[in-house]
Amino acid sequence: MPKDRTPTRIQKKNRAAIMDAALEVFSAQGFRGATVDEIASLSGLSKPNLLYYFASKEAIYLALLERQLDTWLAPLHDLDPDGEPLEQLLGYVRRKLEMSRDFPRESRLFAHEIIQGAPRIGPVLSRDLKALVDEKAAVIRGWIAAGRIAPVHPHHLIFSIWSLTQHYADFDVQVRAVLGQEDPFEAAPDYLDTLFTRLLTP
Amino acid sequence: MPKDRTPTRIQKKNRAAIMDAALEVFSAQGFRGATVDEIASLSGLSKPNLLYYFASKEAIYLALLERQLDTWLAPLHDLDPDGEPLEQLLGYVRRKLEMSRDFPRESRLFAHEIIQGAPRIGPVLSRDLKALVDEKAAVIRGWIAAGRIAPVHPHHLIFSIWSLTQHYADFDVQVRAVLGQEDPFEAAPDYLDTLFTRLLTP
DNA sequence: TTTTGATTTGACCAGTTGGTCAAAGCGACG
DNA sequence: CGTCGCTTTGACCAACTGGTCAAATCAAAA
Repeated sequence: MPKDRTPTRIQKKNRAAIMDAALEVFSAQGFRGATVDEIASLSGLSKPNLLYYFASKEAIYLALLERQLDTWLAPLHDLDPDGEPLEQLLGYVRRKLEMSRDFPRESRLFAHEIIQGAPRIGPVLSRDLKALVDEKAAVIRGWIAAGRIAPVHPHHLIFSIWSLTQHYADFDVQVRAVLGQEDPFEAAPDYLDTLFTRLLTP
Repeated sequence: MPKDRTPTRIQKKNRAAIMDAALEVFSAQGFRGATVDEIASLSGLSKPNLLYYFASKEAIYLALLERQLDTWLAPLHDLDPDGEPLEQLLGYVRRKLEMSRDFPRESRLFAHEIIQGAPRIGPVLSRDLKALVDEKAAVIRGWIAAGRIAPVHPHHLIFSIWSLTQHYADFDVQVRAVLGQEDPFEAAPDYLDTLFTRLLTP
């Protein structure tokens, strides 16, 4: 196991390669479906060499989840209480949809974890995620009270943004199967824009 | 292996027990995460006995998917071209949401399959599901042309119904973690009703 | 060049997995 | 009761899994 101080150039490179390969495999197969061998070969390392950088399969998985979590929640974090309400919310939707298009693996990684009952990040959800959502829900409630957007249940509004946008990443295969030739991300932005505009315009 | 003709009372009972146990396990763990041992013990049979009724783990999984598929698509099938458009669509939403509440395991079973790239029901999606959706999309397009609902992209409308309703089954843990005490299915029906009413009212 | 620590590997291990098989048990019908 | 086909099981297996370890190799500072 490499020491904790000042990672080598090689350490950085190999850790990055492992994380990327792990994202590929875990997001496609879930935790139990993924194998260390597959991650190792995809990252160009032997299995013992991979386990020289990460203590265990679970350690890789946890490192991945942790690394992606902040990135994943950033758009919600950026929701500005002092901004124009509809503009803020539509911007949030747009950014989440872009993330589904540009980072579908990250989306599916979380999807797997949560569908299985969030056995490894459950506590984080009930603590950090809940706190963040509650905070933003309060902002939305304020906007509603001020008559700046139409009245809706704030929490469910956020759920609907998550589900509508992440659907295009998590269920990509289904969406494309049903659409045939058409690119999902051609019409989706306008559709969601329209949906939330009609929902939220007072 | 039991013969194909006229299943015994015992065959019926055991097959049913296996299917139910398999639904429990597959929906929680996905295909690769599930083990035959777990399904066997949950259904009260020994592993060799289970494999006397189903040729393989995959055979159980496929039988499950096939059995649930019709049930799963029934609500969309029932969308009546001759009904009142908004009423039909809101009814579809309501029924899908009830299914998420009453049959979350079935929802998660499909979710697992599709997130992993639908390796086993991909063809069914591109053929049967696509055909059904295209048919109903045409109905919706007709309603829009007649000015009976507001203009929206029909396919994406259907995607949004799927994602919004199934989210409450597939991501149940997250939803409950964020909501805390509150029951998701208390406010969800009204929320979705409002959302689609505002979206679709001309 | 030598040394020292970082890096890599082949061989190996114990536990789990899906699946097999011959033999034993059971139930209904004559 | 006896028989015959359905049902159940214990013992077993080969492949795979996550993980270990001692030894070999490599890189860079001295």
